[in-house]
Amino acid sequence: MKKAVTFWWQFFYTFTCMNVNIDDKRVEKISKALSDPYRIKIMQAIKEEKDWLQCQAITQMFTLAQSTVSHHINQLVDADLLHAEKDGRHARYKINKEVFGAYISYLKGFTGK
Amino acid sequence: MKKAVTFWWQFFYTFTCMNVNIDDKRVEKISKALSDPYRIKIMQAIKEEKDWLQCQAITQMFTLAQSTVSHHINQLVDADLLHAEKDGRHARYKINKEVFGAYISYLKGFTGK
DNA sequence: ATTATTTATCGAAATATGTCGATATATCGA
DNA sequence: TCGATATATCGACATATTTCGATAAATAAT
Repeated sequence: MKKAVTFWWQFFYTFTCMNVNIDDKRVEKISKALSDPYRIKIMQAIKEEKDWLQCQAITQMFTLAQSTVSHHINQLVDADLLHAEKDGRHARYKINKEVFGAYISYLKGFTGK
Repeated sequence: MKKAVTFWWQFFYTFTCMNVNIDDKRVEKISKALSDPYRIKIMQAIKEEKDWLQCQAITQMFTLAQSTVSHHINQLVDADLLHAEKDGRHARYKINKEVFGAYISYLKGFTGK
């Protein structure tokens, strides 16, 4: 029975962690990126989109200076939580599910297993 | 068979937000608590323990002033990531798996589903 | 070409956080 | 009781982060 548990754990682990490995510094950076109300709202907005979300749309969400929004987006991109794509003068983002999955896997280690 | 039941229960419990509900402010606070290298190491040390970890032991882990370590532990307790218990003049901590599970559930919402 | 639009970058100011030493508080032991 | 130990709290300082306005860079539209 122990063996079965191990098997299914590894099965699940493989499909959540998806090859991405994160170290403590990465965890710290990701956590910091998620520790701001505006950045959390940005992540939520991007989550709602089926695919990419335009930078423009994010800027219009808040009553913040454009440079401030740019700074917040940068933090999320630097933490690898967002994929960034440029199309002409436009920029768009979507969630990096691999890194997110790796972060979640890491945190799961704290809940016991 | 009991073991399998336990396993699947924990599986289900961890990845669904059963009792604990967290809002954006809570997510922000938890993320902030996890965005410091010392606090991450504290969490790791507590994770390694089967049960509670003494405050004393945490203080001895680093070359930080005792007041600084106390401040870090407080951040983790305030974010509800740690259960705190006092025993005479000693304090000990263990991971609040419910809140952690809720945080993980929240993050899982970002990975699509 | 020129102008407008979108995003990025810079420097400065305000706020928040991490860190320490000193000290308070509470508890245990002799 | 008195002294030692464990933890919490306070004030001060250094560093980091957020925010803005100004401006640069790149691209699209006229």
